[in-house]
Amino acid sequence: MTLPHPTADQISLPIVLGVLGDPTRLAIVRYLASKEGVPMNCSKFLDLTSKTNLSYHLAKLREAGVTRAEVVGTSRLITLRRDDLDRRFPGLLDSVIAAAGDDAALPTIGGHDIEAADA
Amino acid sequence: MTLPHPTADQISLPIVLGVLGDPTRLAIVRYLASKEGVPMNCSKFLDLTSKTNLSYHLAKLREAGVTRAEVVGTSRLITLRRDDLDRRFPGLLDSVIAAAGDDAALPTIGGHDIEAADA
DNA sequence: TCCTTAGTTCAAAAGTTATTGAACAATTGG
DNA sequence: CCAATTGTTCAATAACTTTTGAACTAAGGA
Repeated sequence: MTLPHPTADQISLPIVLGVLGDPTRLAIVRYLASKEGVPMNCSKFLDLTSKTNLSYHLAKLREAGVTRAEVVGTSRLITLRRDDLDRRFPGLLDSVIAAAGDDAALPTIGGHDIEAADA
Repeated sequence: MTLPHPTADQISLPIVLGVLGDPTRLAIVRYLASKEGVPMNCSKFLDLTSKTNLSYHLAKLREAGVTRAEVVGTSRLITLRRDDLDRRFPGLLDSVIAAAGDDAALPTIGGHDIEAADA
């Protein structure tokens, strides 16, 4: 029941950049980064789009090596692959997240601001 | 005869990431970065693809705000918009270029290595 | 067991991006 | 003026990506 993930050295720069070049996926990554260490299940992202489409975007992120998904019961716990991405592309994730943090045009999660979500 | 460029604050993160998520365009950006300050004309990139397709990719880079194209006679002199990109997305361009520098899968320009090209 | 929750898969449709070739425009040099 | 050089535009096609809904699986609780 383990989902397919690329190994760290299979992660490709153009693929990662392409995958991040989508507002929905960028919003997911930004949110994961804002809650780093806390694994999220997919339902957290349901205000972004439909369940089916979310499944598609989360698969893209996972297949690109940006996120890791662990199957736990009926949930998938999603985390950012920060360690692997930092090793492979130093500084990239941080600069993307910092830039995304300022971007009012990106969709947000949780109804309000990313900073304001949850306790 | 000035070509359309976005202003610095019109440059959008997802659009820049999407535009960089293409091996041909990433190769162009990497090459421009390796020759920073030296304006290139389009013909430098002709080993990557056809003239028509190159025109298309260079337009994408320009419209995203990644490059600037200045019309000089019958040439366009292409430069990286490093200052604007750094202001807008600090560290992003550097980390992308550094990561692209290690990437043997990206096409190269000049017949051999980027480091080895020209004098 | 039956129902609910969480998420996937599949196939179709819609939309977007990339690639091509032929024709075009502008500048420069003879 | 004529030709060459440098690059663009246009329309067609090919190739991908995104979105959708209906049907599905797998786990957990009553």
